[in-house]
Amino acid sequence: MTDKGLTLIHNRPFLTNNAPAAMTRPPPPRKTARRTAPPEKRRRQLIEATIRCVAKSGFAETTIATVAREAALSQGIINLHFQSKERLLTETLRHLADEYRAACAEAVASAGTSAEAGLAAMVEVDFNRRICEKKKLAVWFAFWGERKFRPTYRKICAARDKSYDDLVRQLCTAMCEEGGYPDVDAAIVADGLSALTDGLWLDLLVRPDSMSRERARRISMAFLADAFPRHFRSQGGARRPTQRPARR
Amino acid sequence: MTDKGLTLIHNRPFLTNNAPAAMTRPPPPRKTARRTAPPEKRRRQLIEATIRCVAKSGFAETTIATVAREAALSQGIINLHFQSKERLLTETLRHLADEYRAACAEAVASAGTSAEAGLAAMVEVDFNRRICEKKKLAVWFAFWGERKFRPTYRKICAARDKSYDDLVRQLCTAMCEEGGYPDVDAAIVADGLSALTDGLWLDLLVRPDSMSRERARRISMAFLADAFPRHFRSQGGARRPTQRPARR
DNA sequence: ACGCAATGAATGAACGGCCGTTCAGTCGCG
DNA sequence: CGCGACTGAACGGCCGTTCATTCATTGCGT
Repeated sequence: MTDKGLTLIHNRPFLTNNAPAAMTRPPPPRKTARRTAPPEKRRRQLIEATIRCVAKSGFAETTIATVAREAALSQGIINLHFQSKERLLTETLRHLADEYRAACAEAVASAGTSAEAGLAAMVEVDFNRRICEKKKLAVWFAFWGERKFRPTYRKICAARDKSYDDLVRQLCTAMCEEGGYPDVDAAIVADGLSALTDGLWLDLLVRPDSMSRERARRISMAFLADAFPRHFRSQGGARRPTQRPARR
Repeated sequence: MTDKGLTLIHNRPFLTNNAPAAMTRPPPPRKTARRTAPPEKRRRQLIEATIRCVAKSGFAETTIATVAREAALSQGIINLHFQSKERLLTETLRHLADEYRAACAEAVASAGTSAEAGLAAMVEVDFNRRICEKKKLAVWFAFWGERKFRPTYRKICAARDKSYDDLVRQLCTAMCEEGGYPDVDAAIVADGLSALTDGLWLDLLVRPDSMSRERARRISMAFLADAFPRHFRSQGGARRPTQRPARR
């Protein structure tokens, strides 16, 4: 309001336009990153900027301004593509959840029909470089701190949890039945494995110097080896590989 | 800044004084319980109000006003007893951490010298009604979401973690040596147990209908039973109690 | 015993800053 | 040239902090 004409407007220091040539040609091969972009791309950019922001400085310091700056775009664009900050956050969470679910489903599917291979694949995914980035862990836990209080977060997280749990329970049940562990309570093992995974994620985030993805994997495999000793023992459990399984 | 003197200062529209009669009468018998209290008590009141607030509506909606209202006191009192909101939160976290550490230390001490009893006592404490209240879990996770980004939170949490880990590692090492498990890697079991506990806490908080303190305890004991089968088997592990431990 | 003054705990309106949202204005693009 | 993606200053509301003022309590003088 008042007179804006005086204030300096739209200084664009870099890359205003370098349109190559033919203006009559309808589709110029789009190489430049910045200008008007298809909405889907903008949304993705913003979601990724949000992840970087939350990972860098936490939920409390993640503002519209911060995210916009991180994305090298203007403040207003967030309300343009998402209607509110809240929705940006929701969509960010959904993005992570979808990514995780897809990775799990694919890993288990490509592991074949053996329950043993399936469980090993789950562990592999959980501590995979792609899924288990520190950046993303930070965002997961930021949301987990609030999920109890925001119905939308709760719904998204609950759906992710359920699909994970169903998968693991199914694998453990199969393991018990086909692997010959009639005396093992599959649900107890399955719930233990998911809790263990969450706990290891937490360690990876907050104590990166005493916990690594390798070590987390090893701890998880040890858990499986102790629960299903005839199947996972070879892959390095809590039992040291240098000694025999020590029936004593 | 500038001159504040000009801005209107302290207009108190209501209740300036409605002293009905005797202005010489000093104490009309106050019915309300609260007036002046020893500072230590006030601090405790405020910390407890903070816990209730965070547990009820989360970190994001916990404001000075909310906490003060919850404590049935005025806004200003928080900055009187703690110098800032930040310090109130810090002290709240420290309160929880101290309480937890004390409970652990006491439990292990009174469990005697046996490593087996010590580990069982740790599990008992972790899912004890006192420590593992839903209210407090909510606060723990609210802080955990931010601990990576606030040095003070990090220090407090790291100290708590360290004392917990030291205890568990020590017990697991003793278990391996004295219990006759030379082929078990104590550090792997110990790290697994702490991660498992954290994960179970998370489940208790966000999925109270599919996880109970009893069940969490059972899963933890199953973990120990699988790691140290000759010691914990009797207390209900993943193996169903209705069948014999199945030594094929 | 008995006020009276001094003390400092407690209050809550006001302030200033920050942040999400809006929207009039600016270009890029076809 | 017109459409619509994009910008960013301005706005309004909220929240942490401050501080002038109130009042319960305590100690002292008489």
